Amino acid sequence: MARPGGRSARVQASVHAAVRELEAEQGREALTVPLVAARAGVTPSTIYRRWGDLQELLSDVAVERLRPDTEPADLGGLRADLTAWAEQFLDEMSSTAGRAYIRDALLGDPDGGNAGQCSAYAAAQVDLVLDRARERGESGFPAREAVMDHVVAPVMYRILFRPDGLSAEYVRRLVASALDRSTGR
Amino acid sequence: MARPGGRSARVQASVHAAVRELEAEQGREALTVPLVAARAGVTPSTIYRRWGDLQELLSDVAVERLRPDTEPADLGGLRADLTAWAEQFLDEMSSTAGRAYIRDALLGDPDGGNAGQCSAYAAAQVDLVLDRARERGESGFPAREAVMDHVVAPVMYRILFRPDGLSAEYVRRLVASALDRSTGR
DNA sequence: ACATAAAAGCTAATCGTTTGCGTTAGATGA
DNA sequence: TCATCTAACGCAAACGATTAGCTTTTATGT
Repeated sequence: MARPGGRSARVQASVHAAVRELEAEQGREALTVPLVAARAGVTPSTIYRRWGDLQELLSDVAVERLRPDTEPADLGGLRADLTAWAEQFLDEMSSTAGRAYIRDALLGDPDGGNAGQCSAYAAAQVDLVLDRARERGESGFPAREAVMDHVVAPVMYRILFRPDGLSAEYVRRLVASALDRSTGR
Repeated sequence: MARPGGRSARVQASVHAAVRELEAEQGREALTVPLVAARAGVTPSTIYRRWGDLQELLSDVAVERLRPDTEPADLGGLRADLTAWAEQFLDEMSSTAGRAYIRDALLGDPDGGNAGQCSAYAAAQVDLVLDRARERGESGFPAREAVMDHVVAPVMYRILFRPDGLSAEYVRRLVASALDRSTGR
């Protein structure tokens, strides 16, 4: 049975905070389980028992930081909304910090749960944009999955596998292409 | 100056072989640097010096195993060739072993060189298929980058971020969509 | 052949990781 | 409210991985 409240919750919050603080202060290279434990006021064995190893802990923290903190802007039309969201998505994900979080999230993730969460975040944002288009009465917009396949996936693939050749212009082409396709061109 | 020949090459081959053997015999969980070193007839410090840590070594080995070992089949036409290649690509990459290699390749890869190599392998295979179409005199085939964005990227994205919902049918749709788009629909 | 230096071997000290066991916080039900 | 039970934590010892310093081997260029 789970024990979400009380001490366990405090330990989790304290450890996560310690990771973020030390990451900001000394960089990820310097992170070790004993170091995090000391900052969090916890013994190393507690971390090993709860998270298994440093990578799984970093994965948890990374997913938190990849959660979108704002809704996509409403610029009055689907094309503008989707383009703006995709450009912001690229900015956040392709930054040095963003790449590090993506890697961490994928890394210490035996069952794929954390990676799935990242994908779900993006899908939810896309849904918001598409829902708005639907409410406006726009027609011919693409399915959520089409946007995931033809905008989100290429961006993430390039971030992970081809660190160069990413630009706002590239993302705009992807969005335009996804929209054109859905309108029957 | 580099010293590619002789002892260094023997050590590299021996260590790589040891990784593959132990991985097959005992599974990746059991792998440690001292264990690999012992099997390879090498001291641990040699491995630490050349590869840094176990992850970077595994990343090197994983890239080797992700190198395509056969050319894409020639079935007489672009659509058939590309579809067949993409289905095989999905099979190899989405298998348990394939996912493990992809993860390893991304994992111990500070500068992104190994990940870039993986992408280059896929791009080369796509080029072979497209070159053949060009030689046949087919027209209206997509650019290499279009195939990477709309076929390879979605497949890899789903493998990494959404472990379910992958099927040969899904890949066929991606290929068909990429081809339709390039012919002006 | 000889000189040079890159890469590997060796050893010891350090540090991270794992594990067993006792203790405590806090959830549960009378 | 109080008694009880247990998951989670602290502690400390044992273990294994990593690093540093030094020596030895051996490609490579002259």
